[in-house]
Amino acid sequence: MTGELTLEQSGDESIDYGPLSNSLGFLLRIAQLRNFDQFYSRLGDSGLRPGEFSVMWLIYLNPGIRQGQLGRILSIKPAHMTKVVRRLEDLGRLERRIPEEDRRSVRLSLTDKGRHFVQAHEADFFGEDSYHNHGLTQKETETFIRLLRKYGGFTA
Amino acid sequence: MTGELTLEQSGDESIDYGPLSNSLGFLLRIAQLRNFDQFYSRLGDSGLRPGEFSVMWLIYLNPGIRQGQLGRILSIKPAHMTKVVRRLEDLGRLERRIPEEDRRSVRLSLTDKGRHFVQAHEADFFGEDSYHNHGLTQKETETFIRLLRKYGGFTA
DNA sequence: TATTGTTATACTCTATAACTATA
DNA sequence: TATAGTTATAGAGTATAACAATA
Repeated sequence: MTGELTLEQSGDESIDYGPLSNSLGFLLRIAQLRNFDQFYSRLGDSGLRPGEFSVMWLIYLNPGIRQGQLGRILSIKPAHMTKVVRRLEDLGRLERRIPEEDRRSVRLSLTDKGRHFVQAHEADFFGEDSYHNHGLTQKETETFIRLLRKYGGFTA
Repeated sequence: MTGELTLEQSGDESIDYGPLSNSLGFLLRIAQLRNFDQFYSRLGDSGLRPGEFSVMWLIYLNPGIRQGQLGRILSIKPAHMTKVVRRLEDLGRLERRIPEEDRRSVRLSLTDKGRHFVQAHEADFFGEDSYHNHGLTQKETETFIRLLRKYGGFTA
């Protein structure tokens, strides 16, 4: 719900952007807003937040992952991670387990309810990436993904 | 300061991302974090915030722009726009003017101090976009910009 | 001593609704 | 009635520092 009509509004005079219109920071923000709009129109009704599905998804694929490692992967700081995990625990979607091998750490896994939630919304979440749902062609989408990965230093 | 070591940490086990590693939302977030890191390492000392330079820049190029139009362009909601403008006014960087033609509206322009600030940090801000400062080649950068603009529906 | 996670706190950004003043 | 901007309030995300438990 961040407004798809950000640009080219009715009564507004046209303005000069200068190099801002080719600035990566500016364009990344616009692209992310567009992506959020997609997310909310697909998954907003479920009460899910943009970052929350990624958390559940990685626990889904990697049950028993340590909270700290998950936070580092998603660039979520430890203090915030505690809140995110507690919320999902309160919703009955994940379980915390203190392992014997290192009793300082917390290992996370989904409950049955959490797994069902992920399975129920998987298609909607990843459907955003389909080239049918944004202006890019399939080939452009592949290039876009490759460049986003390279720019972000993401090699996994 | 969002951590350049997000991925590939020392003691962490490697994990399975599944299709998340090619998800646009996920990759856009990583790319934006990387961009913020660049921003803070270049402009953090000036006390500037990521969105704030864009606001000043557009006023710099379009003196007298209306506050509402500026907000729509940058997807900043009216309520937040008031705060942003007030802060810049308190810092002595911009001036608000109520025009005779429509006394409900506010027209914004930079003060001398604001213009000098923009000129002093312009090179640092736009320098982030140089292909020397991220892993992409010049050609890849051009493609990246084109695809970001297309994905975001930005035509200006 | 170092590490894992928690608590407490604060600030930014965002979102909404009620309000004013002007049109 | 509608529009431009303001005020007030709340929530989400992020940042830091101090802390407890464990290694």
